[in-house]
Amino acid sequence: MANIYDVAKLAGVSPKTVSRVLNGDAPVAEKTRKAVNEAMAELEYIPSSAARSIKSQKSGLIGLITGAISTKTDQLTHAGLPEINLVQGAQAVFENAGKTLLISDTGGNSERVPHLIRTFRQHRVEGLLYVADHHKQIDIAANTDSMNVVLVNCLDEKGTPAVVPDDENGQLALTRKVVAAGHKNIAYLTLSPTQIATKLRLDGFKTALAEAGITYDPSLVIPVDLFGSQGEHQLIWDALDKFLRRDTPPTAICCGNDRLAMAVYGILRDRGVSVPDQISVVGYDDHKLVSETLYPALTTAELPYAAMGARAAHLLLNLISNTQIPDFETPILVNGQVVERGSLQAPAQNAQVYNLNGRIRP
Amino acid sequence: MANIYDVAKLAGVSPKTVSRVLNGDAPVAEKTRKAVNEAMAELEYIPSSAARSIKSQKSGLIGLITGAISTKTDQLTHAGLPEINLVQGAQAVFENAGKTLLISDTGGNSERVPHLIRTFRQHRVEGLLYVADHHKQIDIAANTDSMNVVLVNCLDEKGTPAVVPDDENGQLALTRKVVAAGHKNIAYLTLSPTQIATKLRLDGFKTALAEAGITYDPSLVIPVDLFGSQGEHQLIWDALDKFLRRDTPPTAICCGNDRLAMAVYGILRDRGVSVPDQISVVGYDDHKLVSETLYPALTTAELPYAAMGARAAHLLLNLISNTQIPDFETPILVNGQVVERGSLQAPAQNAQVYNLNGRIRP
DNA sequence: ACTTGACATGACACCGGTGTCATGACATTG
DNA sequence: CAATGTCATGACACCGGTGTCATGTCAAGT
Repeated sequence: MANIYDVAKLAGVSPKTVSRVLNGDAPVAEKTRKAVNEAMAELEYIPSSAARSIKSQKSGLIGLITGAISTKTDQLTHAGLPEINLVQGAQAVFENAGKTLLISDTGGNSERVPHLIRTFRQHRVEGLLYVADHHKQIDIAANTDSMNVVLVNCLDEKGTPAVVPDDENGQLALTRKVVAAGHKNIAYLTLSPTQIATKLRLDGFKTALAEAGITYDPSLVIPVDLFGSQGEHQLIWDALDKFLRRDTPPTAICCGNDRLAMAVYGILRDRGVSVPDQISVVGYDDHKLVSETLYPALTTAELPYAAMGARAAHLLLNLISNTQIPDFETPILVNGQVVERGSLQAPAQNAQVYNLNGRIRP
Repeated sequence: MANIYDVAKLAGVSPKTVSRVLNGDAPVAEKTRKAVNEAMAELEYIPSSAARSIKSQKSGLIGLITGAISTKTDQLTHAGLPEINLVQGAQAVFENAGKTLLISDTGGNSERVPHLIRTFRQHRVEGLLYVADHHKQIDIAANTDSMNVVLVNCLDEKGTPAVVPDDENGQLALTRKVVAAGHKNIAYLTLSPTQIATKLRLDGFKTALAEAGITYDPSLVIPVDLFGSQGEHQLIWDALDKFLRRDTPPTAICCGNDRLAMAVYGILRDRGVSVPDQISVVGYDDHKLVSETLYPALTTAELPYAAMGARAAHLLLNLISNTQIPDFETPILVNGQVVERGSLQAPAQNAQVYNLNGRIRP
């Protein structure tokens, strides 16, 4: 591959002049510029960013770590949205800023993080994005002092700058829509109580009820998420069964994510309950594969992964350029839209009584 | 950040000796090694790969381009599996080989490819992985001569090395399972006929029928995939309606992907048809979010994205190390497993007659 | 005509590593 | 004891760019 000396020789100028043409940082005579450009084209010259970066101390590289700290297999990955949306959101911003993204995946093994970070350091990344597969608390088990780090979809105790979804407001806005549709008796199948999102969303849920003067009934809230493993279907079935057997069954069901909503659709149909005529269902995530394909299409709150990626990228770029560190006591919350689709409608006028002979398939 | 001279000075040796300790390419006295290691630890020294690569001409970087050449918006992305599995599969292999992955996304705009490749060239990537979002024919509109390139999930006319899913064998193996379960009257809701996979899979489908002595009936094969857009539900409904109205309705339905299977579940349930008691359903992709959550869980053929990513990575590493170029007249086909779950069972003993008053929701 | 300044360009060192070759210390061998 | 070989280490150039400073040319100003 040709270098700047080859170009200089062919164009009959000094390497420094070629450099000036490349960077446009000093005046070059039109005639000279043309000769240099022709020589570069002729030799298919492309400058080496490695050589540039040793002098400038700027690599133009950003590191990104995904898949970290799932202790088990990759079950979790399937539960929610794929992080690819996050990566794409961030990548677009970096691309625009002339940065290139280095990507590494822990494969669910957090012990590899220090090694990945060391590799990034060798490449002299200007910053690091640390992406979790769902909203959680983490601890980067590696030395990242003196590095610009932004956490995405997670938090740590050290107060590292972080970008997370605004779960509370998301569920609040979503539940408001449910209330606005006329529902007063709303059930909620939540994710695991161990997840940060679960508590936040429940707060939003309660707030929306309180605003509407609806009394919060804890017996209408049941955690069911087992990340798609064996007993989950049974768990959801039991929860729905409880709801349907009530004297006044709920007219709407909120689900912790779109996947749960999909399971709920199936079970309600099995039991002859019509969505949304008899019961409205809403999800969370706006995982389009699910939300747009289910019939009726699913009303759901967007988990704004692309926006979070972009926000985190901007934040990181700021950290890199501004030496001054803004205040990050609290993480940055990114709001998602509520997407209204057919699964939410006004409750039936007459109280519904359900046929309770539904059965579980073995 | 400390450099090799700082370390040398602190350890009281020459930079070259530090280099030797780092690389272990020449004997160093134990005492000296210890002093150097202590100095490195003290200064938190991490060697610069940029400085290394200008001398060695080896960057240790691999470029990866995703999201290319969807002319429309990102609709397609939602239709199938997310490419993240591909990226992870490849990344694990590269990581193991000491390579680091540079990632770029076209955002669906193929015009940006030349620019992305130029950026990769500046970083002197040793090879390039070009990942498509589904099995298709492409043309990298950029100069990649003299580069090691492997196409993943796509093909071009120039005979660039490529890794694609073995769609024909996948559908063959899947259909064999359907046949083996006792089905003789099998319908097939295919993806768009414009997709390469559709023809290949149909060939596999036909082969499986022929093996079992079942006559292929073209009226049982209907393309329905509109990538989740508006009219799709109606299209699937119509196709299923045709099937159900037949004198001898099919006892099993193959779907072009898991998303379509999800839609089919919903429509069959609406019309009171039980899966799998009355009709078995199988999908394609093994998109676990769908296949494991649907009830009954979906029998489907795996689209082996992770394996393809790994295979492509190995192939690329070979291209990089072996100067000799093996023969790649035909693309490498990667086989996926058939995953059997509850949605496939033996057909009912008695011929089914369906209630045809099913209706479409507005 | 001489000074001054703007403009265009080149020489050279330097960034942080590594390959090549030379050198010095010491042990082995005849 | 001198010759030879091995081992450990250092001096130096080089990789491919760019920052700094010097130099040469030419036109405008006095």
